[in-house]
Formats: sequence, C-alpha cells, structure tokens
Amino acid sequence: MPQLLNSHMTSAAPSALKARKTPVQSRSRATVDAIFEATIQVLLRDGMNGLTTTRVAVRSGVSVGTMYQYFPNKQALVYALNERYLDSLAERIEATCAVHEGAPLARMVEALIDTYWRAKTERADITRALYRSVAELNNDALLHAFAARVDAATTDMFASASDVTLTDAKKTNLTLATVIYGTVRNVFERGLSKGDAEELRRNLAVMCQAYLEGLSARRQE
Amino acid sequence: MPQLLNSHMTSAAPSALKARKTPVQSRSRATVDAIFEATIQVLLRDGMNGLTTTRVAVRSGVSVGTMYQYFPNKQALVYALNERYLDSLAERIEATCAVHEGAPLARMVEALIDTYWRAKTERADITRALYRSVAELNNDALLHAFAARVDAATTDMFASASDVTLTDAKKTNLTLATVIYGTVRNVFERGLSKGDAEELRRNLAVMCQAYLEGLSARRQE
DNA sequence: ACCTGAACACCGTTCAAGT
DNA sequence: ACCTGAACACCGTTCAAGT
Repeated sequence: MPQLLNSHMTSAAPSALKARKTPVQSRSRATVDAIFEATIQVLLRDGMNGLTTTRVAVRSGVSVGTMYQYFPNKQALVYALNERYLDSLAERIEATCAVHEGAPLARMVEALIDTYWRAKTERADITRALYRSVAELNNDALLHAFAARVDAATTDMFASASDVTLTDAKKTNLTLATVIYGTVRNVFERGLSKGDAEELRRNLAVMCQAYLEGLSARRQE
Repeated sequence: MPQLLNSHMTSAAPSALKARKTPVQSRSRATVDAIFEATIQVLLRDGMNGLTTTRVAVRSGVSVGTMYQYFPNKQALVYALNERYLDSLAERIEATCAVHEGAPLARMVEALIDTYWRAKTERADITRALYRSVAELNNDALLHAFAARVDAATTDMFASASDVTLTDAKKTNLTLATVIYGTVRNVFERGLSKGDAEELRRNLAVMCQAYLEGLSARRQE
C-alpha cells in the first residue's frame, strides 16, 4: 500500500491547506509517513465520517499536537494525502506517455486507458476512499494542477503520433481525457462487477478509437 | 430553485438514513420544505464543512429539535436532499425516454445527452454542491437505486429504436450511460469554460454515434 | 401532532510544558 | 527540533417541557 503514495510534495495548495512545516530530520519524516499511513487506514475502516484527529493520532502513534505541527487542520491532512496520491498517479501517466512517444495514435489511447484503469483498480478500496475524501475539500486547485500536469503529458504524446497529425492535439486530448477519466470514475460509482467493468473498459477503448477514426475521416473529405 | 427538487420520497435508504417521520399535516410539510431549502442555501454559502445543524435550523426558522424529528441525523438530511434531487432527475430522463420511444437510435442518444447535460448545468452551483455532499455518505444504495431506475427507462428506449435492432440493449445502455454520466461529471470536476464544455458535449455525442455505427457495422460483417 | 432549547458527549484545535 | 496531552470552543444529538 505505501507504494501507491510517494512523497513528492507538489504545491498547488491554497495557503489554508498547506502543510505547516516540512520535515527535515529523519525522525519527523517517519512521523509524517506514519500519519499518512494511519489516515488511509482510518479512512478505509471508518470512512470519512469516522476520520477523527484522535483516531489518526492513536493509530499513527503520535499525539494530536504533533499532527498539528505538520498539518494546520484536518482538511489539510486529507488534502496532502490526495496530493500524494495524485502526484504518484501523474508520474505513472507521464511514464506511459514517455514510453509511447511516436507510437501510432490508437496504441497511445489504449495505453492511456490501460494505465489509468490499472492505477485506479489495483486498490479499488483506496480509490473509492480518496474519491470520497477529496469531494469534501475545496479541491479545485488540487484537481486543476493534476489535470494540467497530466494533460501536458498526454497532449504531447498525442501530438507525436506516427500515423496521424492532429489539427488540434489540445482539444483532442481534452475530449479523450475527460471521457476516459470520467468514465472510469463512474464505473466506481456504479460499483460494477469485475466482468461488467472489464467489458466497459473495452467498449471505452472502442469508442475512443471510433472517435479518432471519425476525426481522420472528416479531414479527408 | 425549488423546482429542481420535488417531493417524492423514493426509499432506497438504509434504515439509519431513513427519514424519521413522514409529515402529515400541512404545517409540518412546510417545515420539511423549509429545512431542505435552508440546507441547500447553507451548502451553497458555507460548503459541506460549514453545514452545521445549528445553521440549517436558524436559516430554516425551526429549532434543532424539530429537525431531528424528521431526520435522525445530519447525514440523513443530506441523504434525503440528494434523494429528492435524483428523483426529479430520474423523472426528467424518464420523460425524455417516453418522448423518444420508437425514434432513430442516434436521436435517442442525442436527446439523452441533452437532457442529462441540461439538468446538470442549469444550476451548476447546486450540482456541484450535491456532488460533494453525496460523496460523504454511504451512498451506494442511493446511487444504485437511481441507476437502476434510469437504466430501465433508457434501455427500453434503446430497444425500441426504429432503425436498429440491438443484440443486447442492456449492455449497449450500460456503456452509453456510464460514459455519458461519467463524462458530464468530469466536466464539472475540471471546471471547464462554457465554450470548452459545449464543445465537449458535441464531441461526446460524436463519440457515442461513432460507437453505435461501429456496432451496426460489426454486425453486418 | 408538532415544536422548543438547555444539556451532554465528543471532536477540532491550541499552547504551555517537556525532551 | 520535535513531541505531549490537558484545556477550550463548538458541533451533533437528546429529551423533558411546552402548544
């Protein structure tokens, strides 16, 4: 589970949600990691409503006071947790994009769906818990930063396609990204069975391909 | 704003979230409406975090004690609010389905996207607030009931298409519904500009059409 | 049948005191 | 440089008393 979250701290956070101090000694870095770990566990066990500072403190083995040295309030803690998660997700997407530079467009789309899908489904419980927790925050800045970063990577990738030259890679990317990420989220919300989810993944790919073929076809006319 | 919410009480609610008593006298019905109205307003002004029972009570002009006569806890209140909203949304989709019985498949898809899109965007602030509030609940039952009801209507509609006979209307519906609703939600999360959102709506329609054409084409081979 | 609001348990947050 | 935990303000929820 720790592998899902890495420790880069990107900073799109509004000041009220920013981490209070950056851990400098190894002792305090361990403290912060313990707090994050405890937060996920409490979130999984008791849900967003049962996520109390006391419970996180007890589970992480530090006092509430210590928590408040690193996070100015409870929201900031949840915010930072999502920040870590999105950061690692963005890295994975960027890696996929790097690998597929110059590939045929269809393979890029397939790879993007695959990476995103896998990242979200490999720990479905965590994905669900984080989807819920982030909804409570003033999350615009967080999600915009994530979207901007990931969009940059995927747009570049699409623009490098070996078989098609997109007239407007940015807009094509916006359509594909919104549809793909939105669909994946809705699959979670509907709680689809593994079989249905898998079929939907394939159909999503087919839809994206059909859309891309339509784009080329329209250009040739 | 009241028109967005009607007062049918469907009941997919787990017992812990069920409304405590049904209003029978006109006085109490007015009370419940006032509570709902106040809840939306507090939600819009102060967000999910600032939604306190005291604030809702003051704004609605009733005491906390009265609120607790109708809703066993704060979650139940938010749950009921979402229930009302989803109920009215389902009604609108059912109406669209009824109108398009026997129409060509492409027009059905267009109409479905249109209805859903319009319902979500006409009061974007409320949509956003409710998306956030529902994420906090144990919302599986609520969303499943909504999905089941709406899926039934749209599946029937698709099965009645005049130009195409679907081999598996249920699965086609699942794909289209998940992609459409998911995409609309993601448009909100990304906070797209009106222009971008409008373009995405069109592209979503194109993607769905391309997918349907692919279905027919594959059958002919 | 419906409403009130003081009272209680618990949670978020602080801060003086510790190592 | 980092940690502790009692103390305080405030919120969710109840219930005895009212109309």
